[in-house]
Amino acid sequence: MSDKDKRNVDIFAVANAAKVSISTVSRSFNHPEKLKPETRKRIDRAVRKLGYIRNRAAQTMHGIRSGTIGLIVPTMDHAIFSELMEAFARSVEPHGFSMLVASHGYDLEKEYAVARKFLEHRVDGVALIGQDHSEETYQLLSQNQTPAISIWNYDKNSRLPCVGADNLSAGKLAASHLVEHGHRDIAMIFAPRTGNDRAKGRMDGARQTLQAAGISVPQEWILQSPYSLSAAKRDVMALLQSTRRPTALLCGNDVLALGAIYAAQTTGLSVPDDISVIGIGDFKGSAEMYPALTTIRLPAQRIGRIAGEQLSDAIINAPSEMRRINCDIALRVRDSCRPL
Amino acid sequence: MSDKDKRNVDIFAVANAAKVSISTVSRSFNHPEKLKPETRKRIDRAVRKLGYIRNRAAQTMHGIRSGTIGLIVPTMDHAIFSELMEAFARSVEPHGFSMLVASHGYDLEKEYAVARKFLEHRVDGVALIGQDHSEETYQLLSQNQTPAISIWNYDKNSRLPCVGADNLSAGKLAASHLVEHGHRDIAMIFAPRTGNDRAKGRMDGARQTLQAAGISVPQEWILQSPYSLSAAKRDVMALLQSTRRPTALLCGNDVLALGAIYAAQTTGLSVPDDISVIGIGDFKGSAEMYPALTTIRLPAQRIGRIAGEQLSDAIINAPSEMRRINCDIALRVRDSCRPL
DNA sequence: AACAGTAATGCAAATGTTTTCATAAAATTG
DNA sequence: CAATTTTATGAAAACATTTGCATTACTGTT
Repeated sequence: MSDKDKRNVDIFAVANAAKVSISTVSRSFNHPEKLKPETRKRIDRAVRKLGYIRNRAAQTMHGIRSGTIGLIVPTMDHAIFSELMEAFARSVEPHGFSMLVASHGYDLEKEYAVARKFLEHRVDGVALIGQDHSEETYQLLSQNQTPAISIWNYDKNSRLPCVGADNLSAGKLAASHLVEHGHRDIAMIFAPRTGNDRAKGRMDGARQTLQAAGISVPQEWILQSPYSLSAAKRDVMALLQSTRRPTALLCGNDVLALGAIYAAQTTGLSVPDDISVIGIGDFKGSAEMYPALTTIRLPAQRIGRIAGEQLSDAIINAPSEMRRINCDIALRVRDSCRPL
Repeated sequence: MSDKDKRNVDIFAVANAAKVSISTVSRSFNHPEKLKPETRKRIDRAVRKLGYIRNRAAQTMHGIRSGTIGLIVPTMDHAIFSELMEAFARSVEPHGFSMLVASHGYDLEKEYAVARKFLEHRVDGVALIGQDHSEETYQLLSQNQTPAISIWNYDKNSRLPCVGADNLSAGKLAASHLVEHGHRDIAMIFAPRTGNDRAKGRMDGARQTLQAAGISVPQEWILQSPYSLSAAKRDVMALLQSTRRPTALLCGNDVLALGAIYAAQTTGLSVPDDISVIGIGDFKGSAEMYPALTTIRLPAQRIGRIAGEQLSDAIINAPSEMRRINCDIALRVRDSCRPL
């Protein structure tokens, strides 16, 4: 016990205590089968007695992997990326990776800075959200030959391997559900689209479908709200109080949809009787809320898991060919939309 | 450009390119004022030309800090810790720390394993949630003299410095609000309390207050639901469909409260007319929902920020005396509870 | 009993930095 | 302008590991 308190318990201390050389101690961790069982036991005891913990930094210096993967998200604040993060972490962890996380608040300069810092830590791989990144960031990753992956969006022309869903289709799917239900007075609310190709793709998809159906959305029915329940609620309430009211509201994501529903309820309107609301995402809780939210399911957990596996694989087994994985999305018809 | 592609751009490569020694290159990063401006410029150019990125692992080997802080949470899946994580990250980042994150799923053995792994990475500090940790974990941290902090709970007897709120008081506050409103038929729903002193403290507090008011809660009105909206909704629906129905429901956290409200609405009951619901936490969105949730505010952002600052400080300036910071909680009266 | 073959261990170099100390160059002083 | 101080740079040691190669200690064979 008293031994354990010492600072700087290094491989030498262990070697001394076990009366072997440091090489042998090192081997006991990395190639235990090469040791005489008795020696191994002796080292084990010393390790435990001294409370020795290997120094990954020293290992990293030998070109050995650092055992870290960097995940850079726009924000951790909201429900959006939580599921993804958890699934991603769970999926890289069995391969021995710890996860460095940082958020950039939708600021691509900041994203670059974070990526750089992660590279200083010699992360074995980097995962980014979406395809909107600064040229600098892309170059940084390719020059350093750091395995990287883009999560959340599928894009057949992505510069990085990607695992995600097709946001354009998601937008289309949402829009066509409303159109099929006979809605023609449709308002839309989306997150800001700068540096956010998810929002952009969804909006484009929705617009294309509406246009194809001969529906035009007046400018004042296209809301852009920051990613927050309160902002969404505020903005939708303003919309609902204006003279002409849409029969349906297409929301760029479930958080915005939630805000919209709360806005409607607060205004005394019934969803879906007075207004239909459709979301995109199918976040945790969307199915349970009242009314249960009709939305487009993006399989966050699946995306996170597969992304983690792909990146781990790219790190461990040399960089194979570049893969782009499109995860299926699906309309989840629930109770927040009704036919006209 | 072609130079940049080379692997292994190290300090030697830069030194060569700039025609100086590696010491000078090193100094240009760590003590730039000691260089002749002209030399510094030359090195700068070389760094840029080669795309050199410093190797933090090598620095760490000099006893220089690794520049990482480990944050270990029970889960990242839910809204609970998202705000905390983001605030914590934002707060340690300006001090130059990157954040390693892992979740343990309320399994304290796993927590220990994660802490160990973080120590292999030579994190400069560790942040844990709450005070329930295995003896092993506590010993590990103290033996390694790793600055550590416990977040989320305030406990005047905590083994680690802590920044958080007093869950016992939170439970009491919630209970007395109901009592003051004349409720006597009160049901409670809490998350599992093993390895989760937050839930335990809140429940104890609530019970004490109810007992003091001469209210006894029948066993079948004490629900224990896993931390999920869907489970909470399911369990509360079962409760509401039983013969005798409580007039109020005290929920261990806002997610459970959300589930409870959805359950009530789905069952056709009105909140608060038919049943009052109070939460604990005041998560993002609780104020905006319909009906706006009456709850006990725990200042997650504030806690995260202060915790980050405290830990950074403990790392940078030698370990000062141990501080325990109690962040104020407050009843937020909104629309989900009504007087009887 | 000598020999080869293998198993177990140790020695020392290498990894990419920082830093102390030494030295060279430049600036200041009388 | 020589002596002294200051400034700028370099050489080498240190940090905690891993690993290739060398060495020693066993096993079994004839």
